[in-house]
Amino acid sequence: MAARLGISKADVVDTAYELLEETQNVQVVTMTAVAARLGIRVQSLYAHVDGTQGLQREIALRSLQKLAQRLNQAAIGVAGIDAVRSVLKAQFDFALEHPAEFAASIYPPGTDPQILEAIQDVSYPMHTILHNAGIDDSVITHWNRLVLSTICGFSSLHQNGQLTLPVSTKDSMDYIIKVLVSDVEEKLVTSEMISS
Amino acid sequence: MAARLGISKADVVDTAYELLEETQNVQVVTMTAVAARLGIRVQSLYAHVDGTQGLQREIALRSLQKLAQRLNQAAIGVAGIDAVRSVLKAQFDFALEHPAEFAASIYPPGTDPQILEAIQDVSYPMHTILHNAGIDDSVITHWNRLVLSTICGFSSLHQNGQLTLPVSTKDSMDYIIKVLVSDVEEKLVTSEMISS
DNA sequence: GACTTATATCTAATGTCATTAGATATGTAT
DNA sequence: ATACATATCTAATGACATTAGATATAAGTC
Repeated sequence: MAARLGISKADVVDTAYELLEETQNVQVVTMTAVAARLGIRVQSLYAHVDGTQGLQREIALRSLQKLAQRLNQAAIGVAGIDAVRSVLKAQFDFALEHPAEFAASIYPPGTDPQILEAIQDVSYPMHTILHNAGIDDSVITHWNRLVLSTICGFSSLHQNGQLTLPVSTKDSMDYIIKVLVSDVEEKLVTSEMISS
Repeated sequence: MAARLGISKADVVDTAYELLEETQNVQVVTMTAVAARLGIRVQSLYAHVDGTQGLQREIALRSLQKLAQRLNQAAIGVAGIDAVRSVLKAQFDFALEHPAEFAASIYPPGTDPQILEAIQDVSYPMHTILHNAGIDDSVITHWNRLVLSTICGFSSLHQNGQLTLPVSTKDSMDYIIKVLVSDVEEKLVTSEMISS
């Protein structure tokens, strides 16, 4: 019997997340690969993590937390439409710089309390900005869905080599951000006009 | 030795596509499942199709062709901004009604001539509409990327149970379409103003 | 009609990944 | 020192993909 290494659940998730960060390729993060990197047998992982499903859930949690941190930082010291642009930009940057981590963060929450809380933390800064700007909650939801859809799709198209035309993808991103920000700006202007 | 069934490549792809249409689940479309439905051994499939990769490429082609047909139909008998809305709506409807087929159509073209041609066919109607409206080609590309990203993301979020808030996803889709159409409309109005 | 040829299908074997069951050794607490 | 919890192991199974090589069937040729 091999020596007991005293690996913890955190170690397992750390290792899995390392693999994901290094390769930005979900396919690489298998139970087998994680075990190999830890120097133990695959089967031993099941003592720490609830199989592939459980591992992916842990990775989703970490990705969401990492993203939430970025977005909160991006919301510091800015206000109004600049704040919207800043948080939006941070979200795009994260999705393009860490495509696999961003993809992992898109995890069906169902009724999982921890996932739901992590999603809450991600949504918090933008929601606060828009809510304080007096924008209607259902409109916020529609706009959030537009934004998340767009970033999600753009990131995946970008990573999969789907944007092949000889037109700068950076310019496309700027174009997209401008469209999304303009849509919010209209609503801000309108509410300012109403209040004045 | 079993009787020769005379299965053709088209039969194999038909069967695979049937599986995809029925389940709208890519995971289900395996070499094994396709062979089982055809009543032959998995290995026999390799005489018709170049493995899983080849099968997915064929499915991507069919999905693209099916989508192209829908978009061309949607562009018949409409003009200007109405045409934009009609084609856009058709694209959304296809993505939401056949999520797995739409996802399969998002296939890295690389230098594959058939895939590139199929993508061309999909892009043709909207590109024609926008080009005839005098919109700049690079702007068309940016806008197309915005649209494709958004639909791609919305479709996948929708299918994966990511849109959980008690707000109508149908309304969100309408909201999103309005934003996308408005962005084009601005440009149409501008060019009309210039020409007048 | 017999012979050749092409090929659709088969059997056999290998490899990867995930997972469950049950054994064993190590660290910790009593 | 003994007992217990558990981290790790070996063994076994199952799904899927893939390659190599054998065989029978259909089609073409003389």
